[in-house]
Amino acid sequence: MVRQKIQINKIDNLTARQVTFSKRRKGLFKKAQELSVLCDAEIALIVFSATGKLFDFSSSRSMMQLIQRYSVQTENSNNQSQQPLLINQAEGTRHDMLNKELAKRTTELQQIKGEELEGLSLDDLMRLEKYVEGGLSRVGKFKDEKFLNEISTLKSKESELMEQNARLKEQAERYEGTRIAVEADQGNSASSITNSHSFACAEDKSDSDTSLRLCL
Amino acid sequence: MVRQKIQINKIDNLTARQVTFSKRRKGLFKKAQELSVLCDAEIALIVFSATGKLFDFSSSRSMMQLIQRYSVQTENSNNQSQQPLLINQAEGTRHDMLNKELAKRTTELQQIKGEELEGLSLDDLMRLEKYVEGGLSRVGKFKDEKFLNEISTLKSKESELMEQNARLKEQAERYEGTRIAVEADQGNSASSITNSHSFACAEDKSDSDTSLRLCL
DNA sequence: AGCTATTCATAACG
DNA sequence: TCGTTATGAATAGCT
Repeated sequence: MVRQKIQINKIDNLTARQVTFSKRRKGLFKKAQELSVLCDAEIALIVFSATGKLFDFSSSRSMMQLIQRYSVQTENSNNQSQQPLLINQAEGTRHDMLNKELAKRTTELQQIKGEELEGLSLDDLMRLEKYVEGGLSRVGKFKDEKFLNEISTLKSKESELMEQNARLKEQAERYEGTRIAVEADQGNSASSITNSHSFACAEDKSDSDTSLRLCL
Repeated sequence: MVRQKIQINKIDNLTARQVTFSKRRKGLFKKAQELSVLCDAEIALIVFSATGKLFDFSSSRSMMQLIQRYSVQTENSNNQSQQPLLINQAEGTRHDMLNKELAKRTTELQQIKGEELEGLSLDDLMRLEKYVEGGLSRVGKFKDEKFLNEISTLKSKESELMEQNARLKEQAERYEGTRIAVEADQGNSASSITNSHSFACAEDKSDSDTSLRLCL
């Protein structure tokens, strides 16, 4: 039983250390797997025992791909290309340029997001603030324009529909009048009714689907 | 409170997912660190959030060294003929990933700066606005902190200087008093002046450079 | 390997 | 994001 909280120091007793290693390793891998599933994260976990035995876990993709992704990310936020393995030294200028460009953008993004501001002077910070404010205002303006556009589109649709409605109402009234007249005429049957119907449709040829649909 | 055991499935709610990610990530890193210390193991842990943010931990050596050790180990335990293939694949992917990352960051930057917003929906735009606002507020906060720091530094310097000034003034007055007394005494020459001088210095042994410098 | 008594981690809140 | 708390999970020390 956990009779007292343990200190985090290397366990002296070899057997106890091995047992603990086995238990905690299992727990660690389980937690890693749970995190990757629960939060949709990509995780790579590599464990070497003191005796050199290897245990590893990686979510979804292959470990190598994850390691690749890691190298790409870190080499560019660190700028220190301590190109150890996996990277061919003989790669040309293009690669370097890509790297440099990526590093530049990574830094810029981090600064804009306010994640990495340590090296900046007060002047830099004020400039950066103005810069981000500029972006924010442009985004806001664009968004507002889009809102306004949507509103005006909706309004014009509305007025179009109202117009159509008015026309349809008029037609309906006219039709109603015709029908009454026809019904009053009594002598003629279905054929004359059909005629007046067709006439109403002809008048509306140029209109939208909605009004046409009403004819069918 | 953990009212019931949770199922290990992707958490739907974004906020809840982020909170859980942050908490469990912390826990996972702690466990990794503990295992490495308790059992003298070498551990590398790489976590990418769903949004692409990188978190990593490695015990003792650099991550790259650990990864190297990992590659060596796996390549050796794998079929040897597959070794060059694995590496080549990785190198091939690398250029693509660089390009992809660069494109991603370029787009993100353009959007943040409000330069390229055409493809975005109103929802996207509102999200983007919130995002940039977050960055701006962090930058602003950091800047303000720096301002405040500078102010408090200056203030403490000011009060230090004022203190020194007061002390020096006192010394000067005391010295002036001594000098007048000595001059009034007439009979003694330079030696007694030197004595009183030394005395003033001795009294100030524990004080700052400025006052000591005046003695030399 | 199991088995608990404990400590630890953390889900659901605020 | 941060803090709190009730509760499930992990695990230290035994056997």
